[in-house]
Amino acid sequence: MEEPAPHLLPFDRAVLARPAPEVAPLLLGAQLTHASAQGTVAITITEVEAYDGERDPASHAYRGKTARNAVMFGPPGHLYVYFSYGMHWCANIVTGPAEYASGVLIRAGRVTWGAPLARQRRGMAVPEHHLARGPACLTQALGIDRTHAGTDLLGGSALTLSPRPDSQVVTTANGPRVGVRLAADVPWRWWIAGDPTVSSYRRNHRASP
DNA sequence: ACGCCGATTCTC
DNA sequence: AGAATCGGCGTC
Repeated sequence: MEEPAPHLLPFDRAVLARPAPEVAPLLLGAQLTHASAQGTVAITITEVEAYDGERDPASHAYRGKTARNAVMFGPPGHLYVYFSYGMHWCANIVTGPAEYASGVLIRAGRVTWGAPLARQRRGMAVPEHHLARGPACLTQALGIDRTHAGTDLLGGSALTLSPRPDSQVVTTANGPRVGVRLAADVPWRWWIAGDPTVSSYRRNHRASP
């Protein structure tokens, strides 16, 4: 007998309409689920970074609205997907009110459903806690790419964001964001303390000392 | 039109 | 420390 699919309760859009640095830690422990034709993969979010609109030098929205970052200027709860280094996809949850271009990069997660499919996508030799460790590994494990750009995560689509269960307690830590050259010391990365699925910190090699 | 470089990852 | 690999964005 097949087990039931993960319970899906949409995240509160009013919460996501708050500023990215406020929303980011609230997303730790939340669940992101992708139900595709291949099957369903779900993760518990363990690491995030906030990017706070046109005022944030590290944000893709720093120099204003373009075709690439347009989704970030839209309403909260949608998915901003961007292509990185010619080979990787990374996913952000748009936050803040419409026209305020902020978002939270989902950097890592623990696979809680569909591990066999996630491993098929990531490579059979990849250890369990590395299946969604790092933003590009996470999208690969979940099967997220350009076709999911702009998806409403609260709108009953294949991609769904569910809140952290009230019973689940998480201890968070925070520090500077990974790999950014500008604003390299702003501590807008949050993670679940001690969790092995969290990626490792690397400072941008060109960031000011 | 041209060139640099990145919210990365993997290997040496 | 360096490669892979390409689209976006600034500059000429």
